[in-house]
Amino acid sequence: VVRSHGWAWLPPFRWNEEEGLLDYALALPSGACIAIRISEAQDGVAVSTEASPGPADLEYLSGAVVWMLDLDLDLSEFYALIRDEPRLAQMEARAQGRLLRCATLFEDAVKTILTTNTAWSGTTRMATALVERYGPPAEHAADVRAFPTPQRLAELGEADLRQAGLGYRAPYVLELARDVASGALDVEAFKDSELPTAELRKRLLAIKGVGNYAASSLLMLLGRYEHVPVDSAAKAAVSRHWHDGQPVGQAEVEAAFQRWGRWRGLAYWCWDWERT
DNA sequence: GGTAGACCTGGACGC
DNA sequence: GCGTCCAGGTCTACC
Repeated sequence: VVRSHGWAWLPPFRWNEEEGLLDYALALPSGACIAIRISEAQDGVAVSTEASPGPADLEYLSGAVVWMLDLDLDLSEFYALIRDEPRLAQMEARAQGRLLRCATLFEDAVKTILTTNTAWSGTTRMATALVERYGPPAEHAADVRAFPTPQRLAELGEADLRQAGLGYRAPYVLELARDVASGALDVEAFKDSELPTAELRKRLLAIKGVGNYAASSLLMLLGRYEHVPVDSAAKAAVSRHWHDGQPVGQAEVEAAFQRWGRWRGLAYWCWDWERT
């Protein structure tokens, strides 16, 4: 789950590959900000912290970790579907298919905007700048900060965010933060929304800075896999794999994974391109 | 509905 | 060391 995509390498996540430890920091309902460490345990997942959260915070924390690791996801239908596809079949034995998420969809949405039209190094630089400049410090861990809250970012000016290296994305992130902070947009409600995927996609596309690719990525993080997040890498892979290197567009990428039905985004994401 | 051009930054490259 | 070009999605204006 941790290695399912790049999030584990973006602050406030910190991934220790050798020891299998995932560090993170998050704000709790009480307003406290704590650092946590997630690790594999004998019969599940262990979460440790130096802080002493109260019962309400503890309940929130438990739910947040289940959400972040997507522990409630039932993949049995998907695993049954891919059993005869050599490029996917290994997933079941490896228990793969879950995607690492941030504690809040706001954080996921901002980070997704930061992945657009830039190299991964740019995304890292921008996310690091936001956390270091505007993230709340964690209790009992002086050098750790959580991702900035919508309220904190909403207080800023566009120039502040441009200075943080967000470039032309600054007004998009600012508008999103202000809409969420004011209550005009409840992105966290998308997590357990019963809206059809098409409608949810419309709501995501209404966020400035979120286009086709970003909306499909966010839908995947919301457990809706009907769309393939088509970026230049997806086009290049599909071109090499099925079109003899000829240029392909969105339609060809979507068509390549059509047969996986409502799981097509996950099939794309987990497709073993190297297998011969 | 489709398309061209602008947006911002870092990295590669040539001089 | 400097200037130029390019890659990376989305938005807006225009047809």
